[in-house]
Amino acid sequence: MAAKARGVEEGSKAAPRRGRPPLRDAARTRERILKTATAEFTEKGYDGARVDEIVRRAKISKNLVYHYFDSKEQLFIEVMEGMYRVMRERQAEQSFADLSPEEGMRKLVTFTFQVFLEHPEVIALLNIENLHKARHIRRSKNIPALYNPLIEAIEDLLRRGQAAGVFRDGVDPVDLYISISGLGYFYLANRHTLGTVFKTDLEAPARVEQRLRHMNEVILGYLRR
Amino acid sequence: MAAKARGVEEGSKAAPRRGRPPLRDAARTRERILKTATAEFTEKGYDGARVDEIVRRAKISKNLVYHYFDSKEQLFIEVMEGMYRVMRERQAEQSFADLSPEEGMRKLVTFTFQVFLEHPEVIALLNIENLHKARHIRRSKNIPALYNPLIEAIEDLLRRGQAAGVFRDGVDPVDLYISISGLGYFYLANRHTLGTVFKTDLEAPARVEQRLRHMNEVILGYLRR
DNA sequence: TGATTTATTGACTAACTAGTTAGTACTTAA
DNA sequence: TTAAGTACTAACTAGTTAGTCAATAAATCA
Repeated sequence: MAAKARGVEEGSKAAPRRGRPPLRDAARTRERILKTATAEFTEKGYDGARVDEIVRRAKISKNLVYHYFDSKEQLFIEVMEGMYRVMRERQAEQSFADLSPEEGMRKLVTFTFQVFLEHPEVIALLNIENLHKARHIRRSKNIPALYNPLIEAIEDLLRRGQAAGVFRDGVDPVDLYISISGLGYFYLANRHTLGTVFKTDLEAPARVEQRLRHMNEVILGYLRR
Repeated sequence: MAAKARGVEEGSKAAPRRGRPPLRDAARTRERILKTATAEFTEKGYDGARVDEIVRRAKISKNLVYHYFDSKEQLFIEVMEGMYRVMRERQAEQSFADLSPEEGMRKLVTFTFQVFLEHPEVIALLNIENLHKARHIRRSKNIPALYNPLIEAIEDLLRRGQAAGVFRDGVDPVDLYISISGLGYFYLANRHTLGTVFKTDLEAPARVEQRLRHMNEVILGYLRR
């Protein structure tokens, strides 16, 4: 409804009367709401997030939220889709086919952890969505497709590693994916409670480095025969 | 304020006038509120949980909640403490010293997963608490102590396994603990989103069994040299 | 038995919150 | 230039929610 494209010229779209910056820019405003909402939901969860707070932080009028999105829930769904889009884009940059099985697996483990590190909203939003039993994303159809390339990459690495005699047999690719993710996920998602009980700052760069090294040792140590 | 003990006879405490069941039982009511609140917080998170809903489910008057607990937040803190108490009790039952390093480690991995399976509130409450950056439990002083025996058990198993030449050197016990937990935690905490994208019921007993087997293989495969 | 304590209740309130209404002003197309 | 569309605003509303008040009745104690 909002982004009705009808042959707009790319370069000079909606040129403001004078040389001033545009006072009204639908796409940009929509994006700002989405970005602010992502931060708010990430910090406070679905029920803790306040539409009024999003409005305040985005410095817009409240009705704009309802102009671009139907409801708080719809806004959250679009936030989730944006998160999955980020993950898809990050994955699309990666390739493991040109590496040895061991090196490829190392890259996959490191990449998975890196995504969690660089996009903290991923872990928070997944937690929120699972608290609600995935009722939001279950509507979305293109999300399962997101995982396919990753599972295929794992299958390829396993096949090649087994053929070369360096990896063990009988590894379920889905279980392996869950393990690779879980090793970093638990560390980061629970860093506040874990940091409290172990009296360490798990976010310190050196500690994060150590964790990544450990994760690689666990996965490679398991796979090697 | 509520459980003021002053030499009450254990057996016949507050015997009702006739042989009828007690109409008013402070300890029991308090416990019912706590149990209902645990369910409500587990299902909906801190901000999604409703005091009125706890009142409805516990079939009590709203004021009782504020009679036994100062506030919603205080009630949540006691729910968290109850969860940690459950974990402590479950751990106290375990012993790994009388097993071989391999068998002991297997038992530890299985036990950790079992606790998550049997007490679903553990994962949910940890998630909630981490969303709020552990601000509730940071006040509690006896929670770090909870983890000490577990880490000590891991240290003992590692030491014995290394001495026997079956385990590798250079394993950080905290990292290993986080890995053992993380392998099961991610699987269970994210079962709804993972189940959706992989089109599998991760809660099916056979699938859970497979997961446990995989976890043991990963940890033991990593540790063995 | 009578006084005191306390477990329990129903009705209430002040503050909050998602969503709406009615209208203003910038931009574009004819 | 003007009419239409739409980006945007301020103020409002209906419903919700954590927490309170004032009073009742069951158990305990003197």
